[in-house]
Amino acid sequence: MSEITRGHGHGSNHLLAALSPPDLARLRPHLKPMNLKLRYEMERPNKPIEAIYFMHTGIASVVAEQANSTRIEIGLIGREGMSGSSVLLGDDQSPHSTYIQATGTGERIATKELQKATTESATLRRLLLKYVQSFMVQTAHTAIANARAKVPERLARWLLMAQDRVGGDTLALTHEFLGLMLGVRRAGVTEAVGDLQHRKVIKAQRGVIIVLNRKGLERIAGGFYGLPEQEYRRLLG
Amino acid sequence: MSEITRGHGHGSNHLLAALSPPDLARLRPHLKPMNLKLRYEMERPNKPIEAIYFMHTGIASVVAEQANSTRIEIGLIGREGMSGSSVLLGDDQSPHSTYIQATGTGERIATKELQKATTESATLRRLLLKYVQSFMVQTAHTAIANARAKVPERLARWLLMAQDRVGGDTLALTHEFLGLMLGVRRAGVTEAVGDLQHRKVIKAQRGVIIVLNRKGLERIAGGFYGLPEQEYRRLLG
DNA sequence: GCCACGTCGTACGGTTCCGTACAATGCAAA
DNA sequence: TTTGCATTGTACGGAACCGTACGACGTGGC
Repeated sequence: MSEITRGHGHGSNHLLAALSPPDLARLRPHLKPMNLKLRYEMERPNKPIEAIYFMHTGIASVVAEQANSTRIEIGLIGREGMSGSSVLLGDDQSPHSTYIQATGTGERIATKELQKATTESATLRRLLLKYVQSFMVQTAHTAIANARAKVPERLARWLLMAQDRVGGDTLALTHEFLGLMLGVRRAGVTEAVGDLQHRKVIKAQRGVIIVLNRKGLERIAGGFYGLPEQEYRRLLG
Repeated sequence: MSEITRGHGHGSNHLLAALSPPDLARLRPHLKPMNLKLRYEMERPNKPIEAIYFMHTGIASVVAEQANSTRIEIGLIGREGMSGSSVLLGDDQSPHSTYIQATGTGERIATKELQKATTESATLRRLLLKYVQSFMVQTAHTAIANARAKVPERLARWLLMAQDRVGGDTLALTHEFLGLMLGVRRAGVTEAVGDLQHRKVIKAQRGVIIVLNRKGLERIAGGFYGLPEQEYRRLLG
């Protein structure tokens, strides 16, 4: 498949690419290409989910909120996945928000259409539920990392996960936002970025982080990175 | 329903109680009552799941593990739920372990039988997937708590969740185990227990914690407790 | 009754991270 | 160029927690 079709066709989303021809044919008429701009909210907490998104490029964050407005990321979605896990679990909403963290493109399908399709096709349902399973593992590993990892380790983990999903070396994000993602204060991110930069595994510019040495990042992240990715491959690779 | 039947019949597990008569009839021949002893492992990481458990009394913990043997709890299961979420998502294993944290009773069904039943009955599948959804919310909230809550807050949250599931005021557990659950060292638990005891919301004895003031515990846990419980009620209550 | 072992209380220095504040730096609009 | 604003660097005391250690306490087995 050429770069151009990979960039624009259904194949650039791994889930759509893994669908059987009949299942893809079932969804195709309802899939609408979309540009996904920074901060676009795909799901709002406790509001009906209108559509599900299959990403081609860019990243979306799933963020959990708490009574006193503490917010923290519980998962990342890129071209390996989709939004709207809770729809697949039979609900039409969730207490989490999902929004674009890195601008990109994707395809959108109305919730009702996806519900109809997954009700009718067991193979489609099974495939998408496997993604939900891998997403649960990701969330669980986030819980471990939040409890046990130091900030530089958590940052390394996050950068690796982000890089997996955008596919390039350059990540456009501010320390402020990373702080939200990791659940630490902005100044703590700045220090961790400085640390990783000093170890020469990343290069930081204003609003941009460039991955220089992925292996090095993996070493720093240690066991906090990898298990969910391995599980994804087992389930869907 | 009398206390006795609640204690021993299918009705004492909230999921089984919520099943439609045909769905319950479908499962009933395969459900086998079991005593669930402390530390009994219902699921081992990356091993095929042989059976799914619907608890009547007692608590099970779902624990995630990491390369360097760091372990931490990502969810609690009691009579409101079931083990084996990943089976409902179409997998036959998961990277997590599930074992009994407080001795009790329950019913067991072979994985194959449950798979068959959920394949055939859409209503059964939908109900159980809603529980999976509520469990995901619980895990996500654990991720928040691990990142942001202080140890006494986390302990309060855990005790409330445990009390919801055992239904009494007395919880039999050691500080050592609580440390594993909360992802902190044993001595940290001892201090937090002392703190809560000093605030007169619990009473601690050797191997036992007694909840004296549930409202007080909820105040201490703050926003770290409640959202998953509310979500459970919305989905299944 | 005594011993052994699991459990708990407590202490210590050291590290990480917080909350906060303020200055320096880039970028973009006027 | 200048101005305004978002972003980043850095600093500070203080709080929370860690790793570790050791002694005290309870409970069950002998």
